[in-house]
Amino acid sequence: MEAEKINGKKLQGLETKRKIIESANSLFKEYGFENVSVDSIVEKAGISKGSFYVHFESKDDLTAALITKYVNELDLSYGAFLKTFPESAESSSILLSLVDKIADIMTDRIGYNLTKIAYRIQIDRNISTDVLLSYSRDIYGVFSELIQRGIRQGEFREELESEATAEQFVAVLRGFTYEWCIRYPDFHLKDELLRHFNLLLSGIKSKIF
Amino acid sequence: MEAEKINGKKLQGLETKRKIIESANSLFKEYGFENVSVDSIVEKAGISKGSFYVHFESKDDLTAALITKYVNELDLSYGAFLKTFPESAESSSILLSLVDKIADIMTDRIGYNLTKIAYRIQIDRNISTDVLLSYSRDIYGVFSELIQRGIRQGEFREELESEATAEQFVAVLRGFTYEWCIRYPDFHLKDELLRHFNLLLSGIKSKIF
Amino acid sequence: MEAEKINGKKLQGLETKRKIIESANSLFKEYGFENVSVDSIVEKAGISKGSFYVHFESKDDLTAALITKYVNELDLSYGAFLKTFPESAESSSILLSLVDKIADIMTDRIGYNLTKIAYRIQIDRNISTDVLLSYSRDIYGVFSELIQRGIRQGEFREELESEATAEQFVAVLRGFTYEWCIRYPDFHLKDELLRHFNLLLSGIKSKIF
Amino acid sequence: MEAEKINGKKLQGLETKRKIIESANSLFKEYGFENVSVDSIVEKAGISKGSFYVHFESKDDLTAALITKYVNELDLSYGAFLKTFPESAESSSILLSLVDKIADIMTDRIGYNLTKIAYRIQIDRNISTDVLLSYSRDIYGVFSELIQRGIRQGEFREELESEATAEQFVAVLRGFTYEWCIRYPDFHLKDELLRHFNLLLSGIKSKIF
DNA sequence: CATGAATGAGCCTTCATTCAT
DNA sequence: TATGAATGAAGGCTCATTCAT
Repeated sequence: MEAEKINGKKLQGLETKRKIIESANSLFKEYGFENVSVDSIVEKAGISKGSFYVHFESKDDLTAALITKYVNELDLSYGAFLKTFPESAESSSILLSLVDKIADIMTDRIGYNLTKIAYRIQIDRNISTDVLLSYSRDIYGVFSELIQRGIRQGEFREELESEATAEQFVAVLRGFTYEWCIRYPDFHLKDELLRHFNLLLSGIKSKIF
Repeated sequence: MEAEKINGKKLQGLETKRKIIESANSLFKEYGFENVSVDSIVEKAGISKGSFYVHFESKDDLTAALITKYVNELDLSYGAFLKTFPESAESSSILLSLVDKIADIMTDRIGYNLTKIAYRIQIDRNISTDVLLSYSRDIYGVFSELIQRGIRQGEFREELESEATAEQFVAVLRGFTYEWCIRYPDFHLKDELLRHFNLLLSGIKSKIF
Repeated sequence: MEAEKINGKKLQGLETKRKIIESANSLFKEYGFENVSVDSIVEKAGISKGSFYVHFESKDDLTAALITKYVNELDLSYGAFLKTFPESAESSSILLSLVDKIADIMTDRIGYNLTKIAYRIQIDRNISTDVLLSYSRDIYGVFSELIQRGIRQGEFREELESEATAEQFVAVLRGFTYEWCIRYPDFHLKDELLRHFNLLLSGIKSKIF
Repeated sequence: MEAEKINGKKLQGLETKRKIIESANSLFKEYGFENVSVDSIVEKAGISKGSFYVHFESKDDLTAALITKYVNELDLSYGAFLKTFPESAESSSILLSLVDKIADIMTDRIGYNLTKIAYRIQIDRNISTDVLLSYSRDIYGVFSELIQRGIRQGEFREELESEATAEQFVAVLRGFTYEWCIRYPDFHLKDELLRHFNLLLSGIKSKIF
């Protein structure tokens, strides 16, 4: 009986909410963030304006929801990815594989438009950007772990501070992604990232290795 | 006498235009780009709305003019800077000095707000961004020259492609500046830049040096 | 068993209605009449919007109910109050005591906010104001009785029309209360009322008394 | 030439502003304050919505303008009125004439609807009510002067505090006007006012006079 | 009786742009 | 050149009410 309740009316509500998010998402991608009005969203979703405000307190509220959605798309369980490598694998090549994979995800799965939106939101700062910034935490962790592993295996220099270096890697990742956004389509994200990380690897590798 | 008349009128016109640009500039810096209306600009400039449209075809027209202005402020004649170093100076230390100086200019002379605006415009792309992108050309040149010099002096690895590496350096510069914008004030631009370029130098230095 | 059922349902219904009234009452007091929405009422009451319309035909319907409630709070059984005085007491001092008491009730028990609401409703006239106006009937009666008594005892002038004079007293009472509302907190209701009624008493007292 | 400027465009602007005020005024009178939208005002005025905001910063701004207008209508140069009486005239009869005249102005020139609006605004208190409250200052002064005159002439009791008494008179005036508003049309403002002031006069007259 | 999603007219306000003077 | 009144589409948001479940 309770299940019925949930399935009945609530399902319709969720469906409406889904329609709103989907419409907004597609409009944002096409026209950019502030060129999309609530009116256009509800029109595309085929619902009434009042209905919009049943599901979202404000336009900003919807925006926040979308950011979360985007972030979740960025969440890629890097940890799991790491485990696919044998213990014997060189840390440097794992790192390059990781960068390679991230570039693929950015360009193919997430795409230029979505990324651009995310980066614009970040620099706008009107909206709670915590959720967005925090998404990097996973990557921080993975990089940090990777660097420690390299040091352990003697591949990377001993005096390296894994935390600080990981932070730099993330900054580079983000910086090149920004570069990709503003020079699209004249900037090949994966190529440039790999080239740069190769350079960085030269810098952190122990001389004797 | 006619010439004088014309000059008089022209002067007044230029003065009005100057007032518009100045007002818009200060309002943009304070409130961000889309929070500034034509109304507020003309009010601050002390002119009429009609007058605005005498000097600028549209608000976008003004915006483009301002971007050009901003870009000019970013023009820093790096070439001259390089010449202040003796021929014997190590390329790596010149490079670090350069990065140091750029960081100073960004944080002190240009400032967070203006930088943020510039970076937002770039990612927005509504406006011709060519002018903005081109500003990097100078820096490309300087970096490229520096790298060649380092190779010549045997400090940097021989097989380094100066052009491509210079491009990476600029991307890093821009990337970290973006990071500064979105993590302000919790990100110390100069420290992070210097740390990263030290790492990069480790990567490009010839082993025997 | 059926009776029990009915009572159960009815009880629940009454409870819901009570919650609505209570929430509305407290919100009206805090925010003023038209700044309270049905939404806020049902939220505070912890019920659904649909439930609201089960118990009240409209928002106006609820408002009318609340006015009745307010009026009932204003009902003060003045008659009983009068009986506390001995037959020998001067009518003028009873009248001043009564005014004193009414002022106390207004300022302490009913309070500024509620009074303001009541007076606003009266002037709005959107809602049946009969019920509100009728509340004065008690006071009319008491004043009228008091004046007749004063005439009987020779304290007040013989030619006084008790009905008309009582009406004036009520008008004064209401007028000063209005003054209190609009000049709050810079108007001391009791002081001003007593001062004025002293003046009035000078006017109605028989010269020989 | 300057005159031409003023006459040309500015005149049109003033005309538009006048139309707005007139429309708003008539709508407010007919439907009450918050039942009138900007839309309805501009429709009635036959202008565009944008034009409304050229002349008024907000709906509240218009409201304030209207209140000022109302207040000005209430301003009656009572001082001049007083001077029409010969020095020998009894203060009490001047006072009654004044009350008589005020009642006439209220009922005939200002009217029930406008008065109701003014009194509603006062109790609402959302809008700067200073201007409204201050209108009474003139009347205070006139009453106060009249009372002093009566004392001087020996008609009123010597110990009377003219200031405080004048304040009471104004409160009575306002109180009875409020009563008129809420009991309209069953309350005859002039009759009741005169009756009450006669009573008050009995109270303040010196016994020996 | 209770629920809460859906409605849609209505609200106030902003703003880039035009145009007669 | 300069003015500023006029425009009207668009914006985000509120809210009393309905109705299927």
